[in-house]
Amino acid sequence: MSERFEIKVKDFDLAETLECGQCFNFKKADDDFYNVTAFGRVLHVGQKEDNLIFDDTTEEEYKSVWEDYFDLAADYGMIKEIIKENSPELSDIIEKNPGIRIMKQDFFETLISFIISQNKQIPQIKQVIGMLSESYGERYKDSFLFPTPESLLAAGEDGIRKCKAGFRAPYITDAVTKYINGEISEKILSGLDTDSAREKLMTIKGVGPKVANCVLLYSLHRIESFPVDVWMKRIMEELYFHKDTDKKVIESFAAEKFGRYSGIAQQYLFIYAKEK
DNA sequence: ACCCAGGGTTGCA
DNA sequence: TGCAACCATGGG
Repeated sequence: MSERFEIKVKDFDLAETLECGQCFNFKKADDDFYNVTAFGRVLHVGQKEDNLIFDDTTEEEYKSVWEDYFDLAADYGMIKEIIKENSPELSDIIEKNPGIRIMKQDFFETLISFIISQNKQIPQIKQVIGMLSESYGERYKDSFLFPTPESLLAAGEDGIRKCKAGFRAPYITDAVTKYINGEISEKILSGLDTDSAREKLMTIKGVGPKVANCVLLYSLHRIESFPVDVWMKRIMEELYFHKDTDKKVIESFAAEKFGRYSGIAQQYLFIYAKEK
């Protein structure tokens, strides 16, 4: 029958981590559980206090897939202390959301998802991803997996546009094409420093600095990446600049101020901006 | 009828 | 180099 794997966690909250805007492919189930679609299956995972529960999951699968996926091996207690010490203005928001971690999501799915994300709200992003999955993804129990590159290639620009992708449809087909012909891959990017990897990602149509930084942060775990969207621009201007400021200036300021944990600081800033 | 959304491209100065 | 119109869609 079904196995269940449980593990004690600290500095981790499943809901905070899933709902903070880095991940789009999950649904709230019942009683503190979520159905999370990732890496070829739908994971039924829940949290009761400091106990994280993986249904129908072996310890081997946890160790080889989900520990990395939720970044559970890292010491966020230390990281939070460093951020709070250098940026006391973030202490309150960190205390209110002490369980956020930066996930390591599938590269292809993250790339397509954040291409979709441009100029859309989070519920609409999830809607497009849901439609793509239902139309072109494999069925898994009563859900659908994220489509494979081959399936999206077969769907074509028109098939993708039917899923409310709008002007992003040709962007997605360009990303799919470059992925399938091997021009862009997680392996290639892994061998590059972050600036070069960002440049490489931006050779895809529809991938600019913000989308590239999200892929680097949420998939390749380059936690020094600092995506600046409208919310980040707002909160950074309010906290530090007190006037309209170019995104490039905000990026370099963040690199100087937050250093190698910029991406994690960014996540607290993002929810801070949205909570206001 | 407007304005905005986890932006980026294109065209024009 | 900088700026703004435009892109497709849905919500407030």
